Amino acid sequence: MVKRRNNRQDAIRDIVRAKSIHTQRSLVEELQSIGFNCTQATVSRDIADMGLHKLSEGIYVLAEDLHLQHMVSEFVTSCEPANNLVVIKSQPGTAPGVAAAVDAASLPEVKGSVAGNDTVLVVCDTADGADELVSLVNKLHNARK
Amino acid sequence: MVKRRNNRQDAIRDIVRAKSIHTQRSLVEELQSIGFNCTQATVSRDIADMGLHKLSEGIYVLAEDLHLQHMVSEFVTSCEPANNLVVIKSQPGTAPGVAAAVDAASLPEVKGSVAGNDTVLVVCDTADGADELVSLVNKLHNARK
DNA sequence: TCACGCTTTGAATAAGTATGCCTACGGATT
DNA sequence: AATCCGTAGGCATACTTATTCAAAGCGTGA
Repeated sequence: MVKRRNNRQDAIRDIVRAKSIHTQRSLVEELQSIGFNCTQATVSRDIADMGLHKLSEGIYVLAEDLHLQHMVSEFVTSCEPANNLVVIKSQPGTAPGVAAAVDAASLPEVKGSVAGNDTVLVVCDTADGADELVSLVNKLHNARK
Repeated sequence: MVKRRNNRQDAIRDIVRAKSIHTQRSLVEELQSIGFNCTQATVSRDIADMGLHKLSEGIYVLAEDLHLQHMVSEFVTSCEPANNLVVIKSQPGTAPGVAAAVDAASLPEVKGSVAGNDTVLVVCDTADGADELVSLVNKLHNARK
């Protein structure tokens, strides 16, 4: 029984990172489409357990990604892929902090990063991985708060 | 008519900075206690207009204070008054950013600030002003997200 | 196996917020 | 002054999320 719960919460983690989830009801639908039968009440409790946060734009973000979200929304000015690298430009002096936040999120596709003064170079495993990172950063970037 | 609306929104600004408002209903009560008769629906629309945000802890914060909130919750480690000064300690290298955020909030009690590497010195008008700033910073500090 | 306790869940409902609809007020135009 | 137009605001209600209560599942010790 504990297993079902953990599996479901793992699934929630994947879903919210992959898609922009706006309501608990839509999250329930996503879960049901992959075989997890549950209700909004359960999802509400999962969200509380996992520390998911709903940004003011209405999308849910993992607690682990919140720090990254703050750094990105406050400091990052641009984010571009270059093959399996990602070049992140940020306000002067903030690059080390941004790089630390990227590292701290421990995304599976990220191998490591180097920070200058206003630029972070992130090394991803593949070009696809780099694209994933870019889309995550952009999602977080547009989400003020 | 426009005037009533603007006055009310100014009042809301003052109230949410002075108190920790958790619900629109309580905000309506505060407003009514100072002579603004209105309903939750109106307050809901005011909040949307003004760009007020509700943090996950449930308190409302002005849009102008959001950047400060982010900086404080991410970087500040302590905040102490010293007569009419406030000493803010923050993570290494982040003090200039924190100082800039304090300045940007343009709080009436703040006269100016100096930033070192990990310490910000804020000059307030009076000791009471310093206390106000400290309580604001602490309010924002505890409010993750 | 049975009884007991702890955790998880769903159904119903409460709490909080947003919105559709309608009315009223104020200003502009004639 | 009469009419029209646009904004503001109240009422009722929809929508979203949290919580209460009861029931069911699973493990543990006797």
